[in-house]
Amino acid sequence: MDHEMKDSETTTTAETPPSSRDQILDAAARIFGAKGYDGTSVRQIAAELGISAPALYHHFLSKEELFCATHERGLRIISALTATAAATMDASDPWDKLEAAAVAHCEALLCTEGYRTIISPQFPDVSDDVRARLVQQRDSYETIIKRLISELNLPAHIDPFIFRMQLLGSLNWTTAWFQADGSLDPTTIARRTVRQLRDGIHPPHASHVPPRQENDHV
Amino acid sequence: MDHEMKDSETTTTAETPPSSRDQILDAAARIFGAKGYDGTSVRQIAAELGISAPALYHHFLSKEELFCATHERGLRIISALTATAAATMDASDPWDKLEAAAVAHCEALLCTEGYRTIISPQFPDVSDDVRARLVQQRDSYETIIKRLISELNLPAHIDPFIFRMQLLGSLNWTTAWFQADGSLDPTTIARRTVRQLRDGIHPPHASHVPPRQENDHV
Amino acid sequence: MDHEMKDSETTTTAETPPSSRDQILDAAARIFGAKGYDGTSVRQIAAELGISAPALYHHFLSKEELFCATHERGLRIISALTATAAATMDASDPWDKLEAAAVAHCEALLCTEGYRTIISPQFPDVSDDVRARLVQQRDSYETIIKRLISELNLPAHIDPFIFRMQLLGSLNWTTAWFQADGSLDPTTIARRTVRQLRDGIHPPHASHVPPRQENDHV
Amino acid sequence: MDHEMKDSETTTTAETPPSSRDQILDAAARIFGAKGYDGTSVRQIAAELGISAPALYHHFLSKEELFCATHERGLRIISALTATAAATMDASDPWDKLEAAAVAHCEALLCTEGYRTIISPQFPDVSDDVRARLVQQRDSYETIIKRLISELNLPAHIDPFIFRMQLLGSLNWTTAWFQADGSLDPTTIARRTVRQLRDGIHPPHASHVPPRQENDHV
DNA sequence: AATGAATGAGGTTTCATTCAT
DNA sequence: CATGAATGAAACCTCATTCAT
Repeated sequence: MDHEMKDSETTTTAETPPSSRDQILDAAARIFGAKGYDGTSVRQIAAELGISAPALYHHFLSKEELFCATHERGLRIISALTATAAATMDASDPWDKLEAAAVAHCEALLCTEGYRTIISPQFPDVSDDVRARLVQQRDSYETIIKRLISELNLPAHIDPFIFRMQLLGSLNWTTAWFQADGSLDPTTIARRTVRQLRDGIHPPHASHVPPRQENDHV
Repeated sequence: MDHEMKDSETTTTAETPPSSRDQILDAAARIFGAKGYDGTSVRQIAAELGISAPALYHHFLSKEELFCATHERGLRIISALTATAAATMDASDPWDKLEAAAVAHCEALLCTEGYRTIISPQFPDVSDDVRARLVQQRDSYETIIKRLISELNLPAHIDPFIFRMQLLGSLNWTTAWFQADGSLDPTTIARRTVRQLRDGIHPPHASHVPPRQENDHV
Repeated sequence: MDHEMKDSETTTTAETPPSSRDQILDAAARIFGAKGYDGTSVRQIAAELGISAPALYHHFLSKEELFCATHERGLRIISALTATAAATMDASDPWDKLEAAAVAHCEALLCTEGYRTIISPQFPDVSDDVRARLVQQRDSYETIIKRLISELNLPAHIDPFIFRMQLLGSLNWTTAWFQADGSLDPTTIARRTVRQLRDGIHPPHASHVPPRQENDHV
Repeated sequence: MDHEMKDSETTTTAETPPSSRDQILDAAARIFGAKGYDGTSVRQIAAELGISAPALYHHFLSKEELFCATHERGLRIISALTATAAATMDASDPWDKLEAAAVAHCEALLCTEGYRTIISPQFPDVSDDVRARLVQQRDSYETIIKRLISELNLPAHIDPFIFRMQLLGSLNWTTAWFQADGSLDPTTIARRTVRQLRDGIHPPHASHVPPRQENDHV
């Protein structure tokens, strides 16, 4: 179909090869994200790129490998955005840093067209080898969140693992219901999610320090 | 050929024969749940049942219809468990009722072998007709949760819709990480999820009433 | 679907068995005629009758046999109509008799809803046994036409076999283009067909005797 | 992937390679012609070609499209032969031209092994889109015949439409009874068919002009 | 690096038919 | 007689993948 729009527009400087790896991954993310691993055919991805299916095999050994690379790129992007957002809040309140990270995570999920549903509660039915790499990629990303949470110095009665799962669960599930109709933007969603986990139904404070426990219910 | 059936008959009196249809749905739930819609073949489901693939078409018009029926049954089961659990807490604190419902929801998700990942953030790529029915089924279930939440009389600064999404997101995402190794049981997960949403990092109360705040416009 | 409209309305007197053989054949003719042998499933025929597919096997050994019986009934009906029409013109001009027969044939083809495309230039891919019977049925019918033609005392330069094939070809092919919109009725079609074969582009005569040959081109 | 091709290239210069596409269409015509659309499986066609069934889908999007292309090629061949034959009789008697065209039509039908029963009184049960294209193809061919007939200047009492249908019906129905046993060759059949339509049972003339009649409004 | 052609495996679905009830 | 359930065969078609060009 559109054989002619191959190169340009992705990289910056000059002598970029025509169909770059990142372009392929972006297209793959778009379709994998929209239809899932099993619902996506390599031909669809090739068609989206305007190349033939076998051409993909010059870049990736198999569909599994392509998915793995897409997944990796997706998480790498989110990681970068999240870490950067948290770092910008440097030296401030750790809750602010977590909130900034959550906003970045949520925006990456809901705004970038492609990399949203790569994040799925269920890995596709791939070989053990590839699955292990997917798990590792996800874990690698979660380390960032884990570190931010550890800096919160959560009170002892809060299990940081469950806390992290609740945060990620709430954020990741937004892909199930988010509508880009302006009624509710990713930033608001992410902020409220973090604050809900911090304050519950208590009203937020000016200072984010939770009320001291001894006078808690006076 | 009961391609269309209404409700009831799930837990009627007692020694109903396995009804064949329910057997099929249970097997379908098991495999759809494990591999997703696109990753599941009707042959696999038939094999699980020890029948031939065309035999399935005696009971369901198509794979889509089979999935739809499975989804419906899954949500019906969860609905029944959830509603029953909440009703058992009759006349008590509405937070207790919500907690009981969450526990039931989480147990249904993580313990019943089959119906867990029918619940997915993404509907499969089915016809518009079937998709509409899936949406309706999900909405019908969420109505139960919605009602329980409305009874909480949440303070005005909490958006009940986001609150519901956070609850369901946290609970549903458990399928992504839950390991049935005894370290963390569904009941604990569900309880902590509800309490986190209620108290944040504040310590729990004997009475569930949150401490009054000067700007809490009661 | 319409399980309840089974009996009545076909036969005249009284104690007719519920689903009669002729009713089945009429339904079969309708669908075979509309979709061809291969395009018709026994279930479609059963559905048209409001019975189950296996029920058909109580009346007919196989789909082939059902088709054969339908074909036979179709030809029998046309034979009867044709012979009767010709006999009504008893003792008159043999061309009138042929014309009457052609009209009957054409009406049977184009007006009876069912038995039209049973008449096809190609027999379906059935067993040799059944095919032989189909051929025999067709031949049996054509005998009637053959006899009517032999009574014409065609001039020697006309091959009666080709003449017959032209007549039947013209008439049978009407199913390919006939539109029941009133612009052209079966009677007219049949009459003109016969007259064309008799007169060519010469104008018809008051008496049907062709012009004598010696003054033919004076 | 030339799923769409226009015209020409059928008989261009000379040593064109068999073009693969035409080879497929010839095989398809052979089998479609012998068993009908519904009676033919793509596997049979592929087997005839010595390739696998999916390989066909490299050249044609579906069985319907394959049939449509076959039908088109068949009519294109017959059109070419017919038009050529009529043109060869250039400037002569229009009846001679029609006769030449009929002979070509009949030979194409009965001699070319494949493209005979593509011509059927009944279109197969295909999608509306494809059916429309089949109708258009047939109409396109009939235009040639229509033009030849209009040049006959038929007397007013002959309806040229019915005349055309009778001619085509007679010729096309030959596939139902023709036996290649030498007793009757396509040329003879076609010639007699045209002459019968012209002269009826009158003897043929040296000049083809019919005897003038008093009410023949010339 | 890229493609057109091809393929084996397997997808969903329909078919004619059988059989216990 | 009639049916619901079942089945083996086969239908059309898509898939990921390979390979000569």
